Amino acid sequence: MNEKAGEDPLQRKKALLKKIFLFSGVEDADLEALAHMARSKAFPRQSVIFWEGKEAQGFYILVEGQAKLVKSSPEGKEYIIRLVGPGETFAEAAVFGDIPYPATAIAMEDCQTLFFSKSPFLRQLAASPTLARNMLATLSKLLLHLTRQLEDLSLKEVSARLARYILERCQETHGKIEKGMTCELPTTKMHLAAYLGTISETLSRTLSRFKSMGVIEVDKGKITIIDPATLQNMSQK
Amino acid sequence: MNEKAGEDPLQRKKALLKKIFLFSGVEDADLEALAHMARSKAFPRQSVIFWEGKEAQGFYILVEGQAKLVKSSPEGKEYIIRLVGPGETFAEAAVFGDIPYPATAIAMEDCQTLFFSKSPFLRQLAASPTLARNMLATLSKLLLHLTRQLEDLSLKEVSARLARYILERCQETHGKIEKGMTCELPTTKMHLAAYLGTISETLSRTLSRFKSMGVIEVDKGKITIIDPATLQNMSQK
DNA sequence: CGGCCTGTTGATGCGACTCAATTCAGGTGG
DNA sequence: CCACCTGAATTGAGTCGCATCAACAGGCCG
Repeated sequence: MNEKAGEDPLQRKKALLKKIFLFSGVEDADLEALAHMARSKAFPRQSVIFWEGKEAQGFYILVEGQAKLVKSSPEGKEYIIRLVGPGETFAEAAVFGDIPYPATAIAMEDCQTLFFSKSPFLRQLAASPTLARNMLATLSKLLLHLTRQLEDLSLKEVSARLARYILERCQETHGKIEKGMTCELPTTKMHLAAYLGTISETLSRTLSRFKSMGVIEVDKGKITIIDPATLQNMSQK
Repeated sequence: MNEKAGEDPLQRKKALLKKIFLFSGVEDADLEALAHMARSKAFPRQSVIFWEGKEAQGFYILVEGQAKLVKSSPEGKEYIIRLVGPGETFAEAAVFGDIPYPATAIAMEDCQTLFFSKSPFLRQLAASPTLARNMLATLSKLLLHLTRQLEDLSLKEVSARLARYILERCQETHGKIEKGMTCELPTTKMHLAAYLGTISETLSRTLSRFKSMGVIEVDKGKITIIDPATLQNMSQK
């Protein structure tokens, strides 16, 4: 907090940007320009960051908190396209090709974000091949993610999706999957259900079935893996 | 055929590239380089263009024919992520970020393609901001498409998905949606079923229900829209 | 304490997948 | 030209997964 980088808001932003994947390897001068155009925006818990269908004015980096990108049906049911954690960007895709935001973004907790307005960012993009390349890589990863989701929804049942989710979370946090490892669940189980394309009741039943089968332990939003092998097996359907 | 552009294979390729969205607005010199690196590849009906999970060596433009990008379950059920028509590119995303092909590509008819090898293309990309920008736009559109698919699969039922598909196809081919307009179906109804995330039996039933409700007419792989309003209504779920 | 939200558990119903039988269309060869 | 075959499309009956509806238990906070 008392470092020189901490005092100047511009330098603080710049330091922050450096840690974001999207900006890795970007020239210092470009980073400076980017830090300059980034605007801080805060969103309280439960507030809407942007609405689906609204004209895209820019994209965001989530600095702190947790957010969800959702599609919702007229009846009020919602599906979570993506959960966004600190350090991740979102709504990147909407910036290109003049398409409106394809989903609604909602802050699940109090959120701090950096906002990049569309046209200044596009200018910067044209100037920095590295940035363009990183953006392409980011979008590719997103595409991969959505492709997997589609696969899951179309040809796997809830138990398989849950199994895969647990394994992925574990892999993500520990880099490995072994007996006894634990992973965190999203804020509420309703959210996890919406993410898996189901409802809380079904998720609850599936979790307790897993428990009674002895493949996992559940305790307070944390899951401990007991039997990785069968979990792997179930995730393949 | 007798034009000067038609004789030289390189010039023919170049003329072809010009018509592709990905290369619109790209400088002539860059186009030349791109045409030079493009390799013609043909795939007979039913053959595999690439397998899911294989290391991505480049991407393709479909010049002629029709292809599908599929995910398949161990039991042999398949889901079509995307149908690819002439003039469209595919597997673009796999070129960035060192990810393997996320789905399998199969030629539904005899296909002519142009193949762009990864590293030469990446070099060209760094040299042409317009190309990079177009690629970003292309990926964005894909993301939008996948997002819609996810929404459909997670919160709509088959009839709504079918309704939306018909409307979209009509919009795409005529630019408008009006009573009496017709649109084409994919090669087989099995393919359409796999694309909608269902099976041929269910699709067949749904189609005949639509027919008996008087909202469409079906004739030989062609659908005529009779009642656009209720179709619209159903597509919203 | 009494409301509110989250989570669990049970009973029921509906949509869609499965399996099986039949018809239909296209292509082949005698 | 017709008999034949193969794959696609249709139709029916049965089953299953999961959403819905409803009741209830626990934790949190005003």
